[in-house]
Amino acid sequence: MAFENLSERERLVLRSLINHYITTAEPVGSRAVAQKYRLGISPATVRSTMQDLEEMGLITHPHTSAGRVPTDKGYRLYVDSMMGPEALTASEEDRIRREICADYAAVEDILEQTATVLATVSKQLVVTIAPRFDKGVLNSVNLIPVAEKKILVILAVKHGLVRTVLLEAESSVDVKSLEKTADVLNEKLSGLTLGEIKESIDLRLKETSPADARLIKLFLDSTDSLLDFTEPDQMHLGGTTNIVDQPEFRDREKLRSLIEVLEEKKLLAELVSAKGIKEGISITIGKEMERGEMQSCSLVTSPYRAGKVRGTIGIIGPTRMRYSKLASMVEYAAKLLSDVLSR
Amino acid sequence: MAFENLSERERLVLRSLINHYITTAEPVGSRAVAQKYRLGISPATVRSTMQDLEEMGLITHPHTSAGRVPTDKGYRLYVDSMMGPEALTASEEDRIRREICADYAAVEDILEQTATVLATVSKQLVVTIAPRFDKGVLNSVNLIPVAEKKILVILAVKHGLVRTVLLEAESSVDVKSLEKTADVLNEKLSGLTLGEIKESIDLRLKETSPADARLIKLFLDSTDSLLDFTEPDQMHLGGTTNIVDQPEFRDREKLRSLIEVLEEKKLLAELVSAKGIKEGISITIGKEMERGEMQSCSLVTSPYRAGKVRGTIGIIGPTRMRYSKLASMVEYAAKLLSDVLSR
DNA sequence: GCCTGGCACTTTCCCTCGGAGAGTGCTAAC
DNA sequence: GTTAGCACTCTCCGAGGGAAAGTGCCAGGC
Repeated sequence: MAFENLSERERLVLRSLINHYITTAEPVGSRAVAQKYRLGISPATVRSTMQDLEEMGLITHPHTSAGRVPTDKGYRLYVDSMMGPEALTASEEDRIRREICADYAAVEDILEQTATVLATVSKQLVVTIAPRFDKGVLNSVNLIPVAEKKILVILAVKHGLVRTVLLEAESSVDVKSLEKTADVLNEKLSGLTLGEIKESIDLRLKETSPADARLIKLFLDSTDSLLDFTEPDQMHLGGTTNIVDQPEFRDREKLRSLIEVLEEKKLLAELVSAKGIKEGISITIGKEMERGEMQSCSLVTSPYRAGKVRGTIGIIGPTRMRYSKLASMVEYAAKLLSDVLSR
Repeated sequence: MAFENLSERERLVLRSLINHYITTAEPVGSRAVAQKYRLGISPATVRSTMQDLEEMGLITHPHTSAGRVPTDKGYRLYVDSMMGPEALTASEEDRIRREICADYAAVEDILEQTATVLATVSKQLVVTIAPRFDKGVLNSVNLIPVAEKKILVILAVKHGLVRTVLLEAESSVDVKSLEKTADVLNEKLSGLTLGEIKESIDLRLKETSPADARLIKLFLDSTDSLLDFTEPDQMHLGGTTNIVDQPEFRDREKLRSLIEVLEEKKLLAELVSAKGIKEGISITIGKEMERGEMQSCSLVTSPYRAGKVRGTIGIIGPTRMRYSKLASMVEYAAKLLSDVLSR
């Protein structure tokens, strides 16, 4: 669908209408557009322009005598070609910077904090997802016995990212062979990315002594969950309360189904990080969302990087959201996060 | 307030009324009580009994011509002295048992799963809180270098409980002295409970060589967060959606403020585990709750044990909840959890 | 003397109705 | 092509009225 053929006036009206609707959450009438945005045209003219826009499917009527409301398609056009970037205010920037750049040792703490600040500043729901480890270069492996049959696997990746998994062995393992296995693993695997390791691990460990086979196998099993970025503890939510206040979630069913998605952390993580694959800000609007439950929401995401690995942050809100501002905000936060995590 | 002087009839009426109200969520009229529970007395008699109960502050009127509703005080009496334990159905038990007793290596996974099952079976909000480490007997300490200045501290406690904290050193530390420090710590501290360690650590480590002082100090700093059971990752929520469906949370403000509390994980953890101190089921009703935001809720909790250490599980719902059933459920789950975690 | 049926009274709930308000869409004039 | 005017449509809100539910009290009965 090419909308390049929209007249200048049509573009102007659509933009004004969306801007107005975003702040008021009420259907916008022709008078409001004509007067408030001083387009120098009369309400009647606006009305006829609106009819055109409606025919193109960019706006709709809730009912005959109400003002107009943008459709998802309308928002899409607005986002793609008519919204300017809206800079954050100094105080917003300050606040975000202060929280993200405070010093934490653990990545999770930063992500948790990021989710919280962004939520307060944006007044929306914020999701931050830990870096996907599969592109990370392995620094070291440690196998620590913590109980008779329990082994803690510690994977350290460049840039201070760490992940641990607790394994249960079938029989008790002695410390010596554990250390030996760890040595073997370190020797053979460090310097590789976890993705590479996962693919080629059978090959690489083929010629190791059979004595360690059992432990190696155990280690193999663990990599799956180590690499799984959709694990619930790899995700942080902030601002759940904010969605309750949004007028669009007056509708109980909508609220319910959204909260349902939030509880299914795995699902949510997939949804958000799928968008974080490509570089830069990515905006998903309403029906474009794969999950039916979220089709009254929009999602603004950006990847961030921690060295070689990438994670995603996202803001979720009703389709009527301040795209320009939120995009700037996500972009800013992602940049800060990348800086902090890559230093 | 002694209510032992309640007549048999008054007790009967109150009980019937509460039972009825719990299932319908509607004010209960005299007719409903008289007929449905076959007390062999007429509605008129019930009415006059109700007046007595109202004078005692056990039930109220939403308005003149509505039925009666129990007050917090009424629920309290009911819970303390007139509700029989309500056994779980076989299928409920099965379901809970299956999920809790599935084999997980990590305690967090069990807790997460427990929260989820209990939420589905109880149709309420469930909170599970990880064991409080301070009573745990230290098994081993490990200090693992994961990046130039980053050290992963691993505390293993009896019964396979593990906690890790990432520390940031001021300058890079070499592996040798790290190992040495770990050895010292293990030697001096293992076999003690973490609580003892925390209290007496200065003393115990006084005569160590000054070379390690820096590392030891770092370790000391970490114990605070290691022992903090209110850390967000030590808590699991299940069934957030369920509260949205409760008729008592139609009121937006109530819903909002409850969700607010849920987001403040630290707060919630304190609230719930405060009740888990004493042995056995503990029930907190409405206004008895410390936090104002939660005064329209009730809380049913029980501690569970993993060896020597204890954690808490709790169910949160509106004051109009099925206390007897939920108490049985929490009790059952706590017992299973204790079994699983202590073996 | 306690229980009960009867009855008047109160309050909510729901439906309807009508007027005010907002906004459209069309048409005719500029 | 733009605008003013105007009839029309639809929602929103408050008033009014009847039904339903339940109470509180009183007088009579076992």
